[in-house]
Amino acid sequence: MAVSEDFPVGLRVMVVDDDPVCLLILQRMLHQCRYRVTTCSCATQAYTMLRERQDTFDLVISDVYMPDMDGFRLLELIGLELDLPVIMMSANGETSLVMKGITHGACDYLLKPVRIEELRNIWQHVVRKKGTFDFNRDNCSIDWDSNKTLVEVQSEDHGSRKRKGNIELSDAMIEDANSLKKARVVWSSELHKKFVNAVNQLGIDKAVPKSIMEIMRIQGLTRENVASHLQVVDGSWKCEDKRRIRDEQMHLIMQREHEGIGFPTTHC
DNA sequence: CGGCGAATAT
DNA sequence: AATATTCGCC
Repeated sequence: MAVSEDFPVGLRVMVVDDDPVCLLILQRMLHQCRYRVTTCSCATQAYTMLRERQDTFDLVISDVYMPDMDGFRLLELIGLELDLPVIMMSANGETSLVMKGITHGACDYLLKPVRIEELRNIWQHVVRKKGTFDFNRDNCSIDWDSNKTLVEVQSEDHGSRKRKGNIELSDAMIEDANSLKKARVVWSSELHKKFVNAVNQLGIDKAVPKSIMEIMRIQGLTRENVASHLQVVDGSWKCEDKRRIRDEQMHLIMQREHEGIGFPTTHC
């Protein structure tokens, strides 16, 4: 299950929520996004864990309402002692609540039910906070549940894929500290290669966005993404064709001229 | 309705 | 310039 190129695989996320169902759903979605997930059903325990194992988490997502500790309290503690971006989450979208989250230092506020699209880009918060994110630490994701037993080990087979050690910090990523920009698809040569393969596999006439997208099997890549790319690539292909045809015609004309059977041409 | 391609926006 | 979004049309 691949995400678009240059996606920071392996971000270590701690999810805190007293509702086990939410926890599970969140875990699944985050996992789909290729994050490493640690789930915790009680805030005090989460806090202990975060403190004990500093530098083993990159990001915290915490529910607001929890029996043992208010999510805002957890947010406060983390802000005080640890240097981690925290995302607050609740079913209640009251502006006062959201405001409270932000003023207490949350870097984002997610409304339940959380959609996976909202999770895909949360790594940008980590980049913002730390300046960079090394997502090449290792290539296996380990999930833990709150009592520290190993739940699942997922080994990824990335074949020969090579990646840069860090993502670069573009101006676009630094500006606007509050709302996350959608991660734009980058048509790297790798990705473009897959695109071309798909098109060839389909044949020119059947190469429509949906089919191309399905053949490429890149997670997170939408039909629109492909359509947009197709539009420009198709355009340049047509240009190439025109140029080729023009060159061929030119060649023919010159040939005829040389044989003296061409049209009378002006030589100036 | 979904999906396409073209036009338009960012 | 590259990618996303919108729009009108099958």
